[in-house]
Amino acid sequence: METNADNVRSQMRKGVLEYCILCILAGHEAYASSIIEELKAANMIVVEGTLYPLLIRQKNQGLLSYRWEESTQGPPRKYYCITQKGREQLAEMDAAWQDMVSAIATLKGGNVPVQL
Amino acid sequence: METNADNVRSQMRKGVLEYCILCILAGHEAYASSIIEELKAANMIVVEGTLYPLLIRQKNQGLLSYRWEESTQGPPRKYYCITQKGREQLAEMDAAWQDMVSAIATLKGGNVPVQL
DNA sequence: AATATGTACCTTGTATAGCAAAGTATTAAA
DNA sequence: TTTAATACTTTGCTATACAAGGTACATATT
Repeated sequence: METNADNVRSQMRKGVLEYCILCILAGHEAYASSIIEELKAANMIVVEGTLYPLLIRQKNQGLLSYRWEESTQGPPRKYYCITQKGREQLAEMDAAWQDMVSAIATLKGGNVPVQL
Repeated sequence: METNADNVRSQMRKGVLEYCILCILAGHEAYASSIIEELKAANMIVVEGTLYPLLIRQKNQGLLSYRWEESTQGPPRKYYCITQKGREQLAEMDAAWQDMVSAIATLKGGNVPVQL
């Protein structure tokens, strides 16, 4: 069963996930399952059906690249890493994120009606 | 022409707008055009085609109510105000927003790979 | 050898949010 | 009467997340 709180979080996350992926990969390489674990550790739950298409989209945009690597316990893993173009996109997203945080702070703080 | 920065901001805003509307209306009544002005003042640009359906959605969910009021300069205005249910939803969204801000902070800070 | 389990990657169909563009209605000024 | 300004509304499109299911590989179990 999906609670209202789940839904609220899901809706609020739209578009921000792409930013999260770049944040993670800016720090280190990772493969899909490990990215999900890392997001889960940050209380940002994501399912596979969301993440895989997102990674493919970002790869096709030139923001990410990947390499295959054998695993000692299971099938090979697709390790993604951020590209130069990805870092540029990340910089834009950092700015956009800061703007949004500021905007919310402004709206929360300023309870003064606009005079028209 | 739409720049990449515009698109980045647009995508990152998905789902957060609903929260912004409740934040604004928690402070004071407002009608659509004045809400757009207020969002613009907070650097959160929104167009009519986005806002009107959103207000109608939130009204249908019982989060908002409205009343008509004559204007001295133009057609009558639909003044929206937040309901009790809307305030409860706002409280949930406050929590979800804080969670998301924390999650991003965690992802930005923690550049330690997950060990699997 | 055959089967089951765990890990990892991928695809399809659906719901929904935001946006561009166009439309309707009211008021007042030229 | 026409034009402009203000305000509300609708339609069609694109993109994002999700639920659900599928494929492939490696290892352990029978």
